[in-house]
Amino acid sequence: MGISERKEREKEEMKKLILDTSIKLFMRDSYEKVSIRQIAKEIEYSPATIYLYFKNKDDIFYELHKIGFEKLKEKMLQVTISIENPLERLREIGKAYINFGFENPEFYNLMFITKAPMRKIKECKKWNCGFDAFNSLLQVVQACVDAKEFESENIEATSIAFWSSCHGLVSLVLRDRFLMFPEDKLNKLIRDTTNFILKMKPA
Amino acid sequence: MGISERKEREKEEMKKLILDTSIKLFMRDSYEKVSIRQIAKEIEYSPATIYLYFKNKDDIFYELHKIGFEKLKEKMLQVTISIENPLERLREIGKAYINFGFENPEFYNLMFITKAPMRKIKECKKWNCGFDAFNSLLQVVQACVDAKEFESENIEATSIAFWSSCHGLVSLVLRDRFLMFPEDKLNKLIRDTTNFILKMKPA
DNA sequence: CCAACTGCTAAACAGTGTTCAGTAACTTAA
DNA sequence: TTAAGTTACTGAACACTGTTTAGCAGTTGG
Repeated sequence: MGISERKEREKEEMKKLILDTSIKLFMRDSYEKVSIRQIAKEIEYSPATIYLYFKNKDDIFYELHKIGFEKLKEKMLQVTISIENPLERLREIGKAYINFGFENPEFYNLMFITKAPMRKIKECKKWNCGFDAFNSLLQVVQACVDAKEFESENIEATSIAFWSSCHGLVSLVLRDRFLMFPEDKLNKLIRDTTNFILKMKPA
Repeated sequence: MGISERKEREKEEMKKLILDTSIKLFMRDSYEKVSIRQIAKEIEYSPATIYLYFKNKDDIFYELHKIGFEKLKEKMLQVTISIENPLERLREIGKAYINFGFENPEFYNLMFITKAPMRKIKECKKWNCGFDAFNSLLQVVQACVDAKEFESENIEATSIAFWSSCHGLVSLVLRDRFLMFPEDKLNKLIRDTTNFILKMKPA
């Protein structure tokens, strides 16, 4: 049965080609601006061919969003394994998360801002990527509480609060909501805010 | 010169009609889904007519975003004037902001998430709506520091951190990033997180 | 050798934002 | 009152978008 195996392999390669090309276009223009026709042109196939490998546009960007989570996870691991103190670890995770957002704005967009991949996810009713990432955060927050770094009545709420603070900053920056500050002072302001957020504690 | 005055008035009325109709459609569907053609059909004019009153779609949603800020400002005022203690006032402002987001998701979307109105604003280089709103926050944070409720080396950074925390929570909810939590527990979780965020303090 | 299946595409459908030539009605001045 | 000028509006077009479908070559299996 070598033929059907080869065909299976070719199908996977085509899927990968479409995905890789999508990423390439996607690094320049945002999700909304990358069209199926553009992707098709880039890989020199007709637009209809793409629909033989992916159900629709959201499906493509759901796969891309998964790749983004792998990138983030990798970055997180690098940071997490080296630090013993749980509070220090939590802060480094926050820093890594924020930096990931600034360094990969379009991936971040897909993972945490855009509606697109969630439409696909809503069908399955569960957001596994988000669940895994949130779980590692939960563990670190739990470790902080165990080490009496701070108190928490509801660890999930505490974790979401930490996540929200980091996400809030990143998404406000990515969506140009700091246009009221002079450009030359903005970078320092973002750095100061990042440090401030990472040092906040429950009252 | 009664005629030119009447024409001026009619022009303003037409603008208002387009804007009101846009809001109406916009309360049901989000920015992306409301089309110029839909608005035109609703007011029983041709799509081209709308371009005699607004430069483009972004221009309409820039105006809508301003209306959103008026709504928010009103809500803020109701809360702010009645509270003496600055820390209490800050927390009530946060609560009002978060509730505004949950109660007016599409306005919130336009004001703080979507790119659309910022394209228009980037031309003018300054985001006045955001500037005004942020300034009132700045004042309250300053009042907190003056009353020694907490310390701050950089009041702007502290204010942005507070804003980020609130915005982070609202935008994660509005963009369906809590799909990993069971629906029946989500509301309590959001309430707990809100309370947690509003009680956070600088370390 | 022929039937079946596969991979692919041209073309179409229904929609989008936006522009522009042209029309019809209203206003102004002689 | 009439002719000229101005204004308000629109039909149709342009260049896009995501998605579907009928059909066409080429490969595969009996």
